[in-house]
Amino acid sequence: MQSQVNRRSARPRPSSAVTLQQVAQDAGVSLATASRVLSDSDRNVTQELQERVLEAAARLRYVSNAPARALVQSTTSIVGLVVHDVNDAYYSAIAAGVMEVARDHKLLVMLAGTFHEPGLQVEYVARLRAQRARAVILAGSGFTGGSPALTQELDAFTAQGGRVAAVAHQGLAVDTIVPGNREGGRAVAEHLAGLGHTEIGVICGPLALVSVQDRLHGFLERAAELGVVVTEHHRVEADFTRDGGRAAAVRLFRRSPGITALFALNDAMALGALAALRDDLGRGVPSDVSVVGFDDLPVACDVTPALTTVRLPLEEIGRRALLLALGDATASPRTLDVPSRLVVRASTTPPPRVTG
Amino acid sequence: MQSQVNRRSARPRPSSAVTLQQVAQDAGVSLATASRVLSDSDRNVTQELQERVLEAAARLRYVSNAPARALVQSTTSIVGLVVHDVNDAYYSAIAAGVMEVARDHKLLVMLAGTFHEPGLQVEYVARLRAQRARAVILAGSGFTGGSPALTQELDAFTAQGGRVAAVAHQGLAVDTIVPGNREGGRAVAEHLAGLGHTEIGVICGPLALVSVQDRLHGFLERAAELGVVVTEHHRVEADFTRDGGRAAAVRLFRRSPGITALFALNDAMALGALAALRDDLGRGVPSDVSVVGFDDLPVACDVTPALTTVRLPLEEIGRRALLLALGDATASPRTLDVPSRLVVRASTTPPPRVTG
DNA sequence: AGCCGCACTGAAAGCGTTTTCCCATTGCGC
DNA sequence: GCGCAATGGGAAAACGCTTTCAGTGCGGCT
Repeated sequence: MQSQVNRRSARPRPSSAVTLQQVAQDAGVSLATASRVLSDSDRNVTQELQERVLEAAARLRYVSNAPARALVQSTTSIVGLVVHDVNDAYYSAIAAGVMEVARDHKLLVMLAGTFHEPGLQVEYVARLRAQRARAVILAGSGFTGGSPALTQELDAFTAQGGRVAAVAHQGLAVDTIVPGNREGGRAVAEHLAGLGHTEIGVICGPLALVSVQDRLHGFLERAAELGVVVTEHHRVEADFTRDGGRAAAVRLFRRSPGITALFALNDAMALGALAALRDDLGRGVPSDVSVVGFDDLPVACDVTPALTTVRLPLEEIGRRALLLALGDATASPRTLDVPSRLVVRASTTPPPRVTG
Repeated sequence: MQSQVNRRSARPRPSSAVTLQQVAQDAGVSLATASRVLSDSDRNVTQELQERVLEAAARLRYVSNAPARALVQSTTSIVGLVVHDVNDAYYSAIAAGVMEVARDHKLLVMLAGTFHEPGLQVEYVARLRAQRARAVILAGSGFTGGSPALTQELDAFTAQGGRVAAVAHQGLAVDTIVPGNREGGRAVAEHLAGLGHTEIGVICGPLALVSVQDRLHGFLERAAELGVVVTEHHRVEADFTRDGGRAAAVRLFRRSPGITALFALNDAMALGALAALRDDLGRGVPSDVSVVGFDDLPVACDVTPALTTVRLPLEEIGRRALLLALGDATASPRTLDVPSRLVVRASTTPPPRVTG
């Protein structure tokens, strides 16, 4: 007496995707033969049948069901890319490199944004494991000391045959890309000290991040060697963003007005500092204060004055990371150093003469 | 006599992923029960067994095999995001919005970069169809007149139950977001005409793009209404990038040196134009030439002078696009207008007095 | 001429889930 | 105290594909 029409069959028929079975039928061959033609099997099929299958597949716009395929082959053509903030040029650049290699290898990229929550990072790795992703790339810098939860999750992933490449991480038993952060920090110290700066402020991102630590320590190390001491009073910690940099610059100058040079640990913060110096503090760059960034984002040469910064080949890092993860599994874990390079532009000059 | 050990079993055992079967065994229950506990089934299971299963699953670090799940449910939690260039702030911003909604709905995002090749776009949609993606978002502007191949592919995708949302496309029978491009172009015309400019140059992206057409026509239309005629001589077409904008600006000023205002059809091109005016042409902005962009990328307020531009709420567009694609299927296709807004900054002033 | 081996096709197994279907057990009303 | 509905558990089917295994027809060799 149910007045609903076809309630039973209405549920499980939402999709009308073409199956291989239909293609086979249409071509008048068996399922097996159709499969052999359409998946690049090592078995060969007569020209005649091959054409019939291809034709039928094209006519029906058949595409093979990737999940079904993944199920039987227990692998996919998916790679995961985990970043902290999608809308950050640093990650965009790395992502571009990853996408390029992915395209060449016919891989699909799953993009996961952690929104800076470490918990989400672990969750995403788990979900990528569930997807049977072939590889995962951790593009965002890790935390010093590592995270046990992440380590466990990655172990489970690799145990399952997944590959992992991490950028600027520590203590993970996976392929790792080590950007020249320390080396870059040293170059900045050398540059600023060479110009004659003795009172230098440093605007740091979260000190828990490996990249931040490396950049900072490289800088402090070399500065000390050159006789420039940067006390903790001249360092501030803030979000690794433009706004973080802006606020940090204001705080820093309120505290230590005598600073003649500013090292922001990434370009985003440097941009914020530039804005603060111009709009909030009314100081000229580089006439009053020299500013240095890190990363060499494309925007660095569009601001005024053009930003002196340390170039990291981010796209290259992305490419290399994926290639590493796609490469010889038996050689893993490997580490790959990617050098950085100081790019001097207009935002740095010798310090102004002391008045009086 | 084969000396190779276990050659047979070495091949098909690369992965040792934990299966539901193992969890069930470990918990001492049937497969069905384990499934009911771990997938949010409507059937309920005794507290006792539930705990045993949960415990076993946690102990074994079980995650369910997504492809297998997808196979039986014939749907996934994957959404595709198709952009032209990953490393373009316009798309990063849209992607950020998409990711945000995806996170809230527990969806995974597959990012596809077409590298400006229309062929790749169609291929990616096909691959997303193969993946049984729940929805696809076409973030990159479409071509005027549309593309039959793309239309067919999208038809196949929707026929299969997939949802589609497109940004700035025309003639597709899918949910579409219409950014206020025309309206933004009109606002620019009004602004520049209002300042007194009469000789205005326009730097266009590829004229085949819907966004370019809309922005351009909105501008020309309103300019004409206000008595300002922009001949074809004052328009150039180039790549929709910084470099494209730079080259275009040089070409344009070589041809028509009397131009007092420049409208670049996106911020990337405007940045290039700014660089050209400063470095190649030696003209002051805004003293000699006023410059207007489009999009209001974050960088627009970091350049000097800060760029007058049209703000498009890109993250919002990303969010809306995904929500549209996730929304009521029976209401599709729908169109959603997203307004733009002129943001006046320092790069525009009245034209310089004519000398002599 | 008969047999063997080769080259190809087709039937069927199996991948790991979810979901039906069926059975046993319990609680309830009479 | 008996039957019935309701409840919860397990066996098995199904999802769409790849791949093994068996089978069939053919040519070449003795």
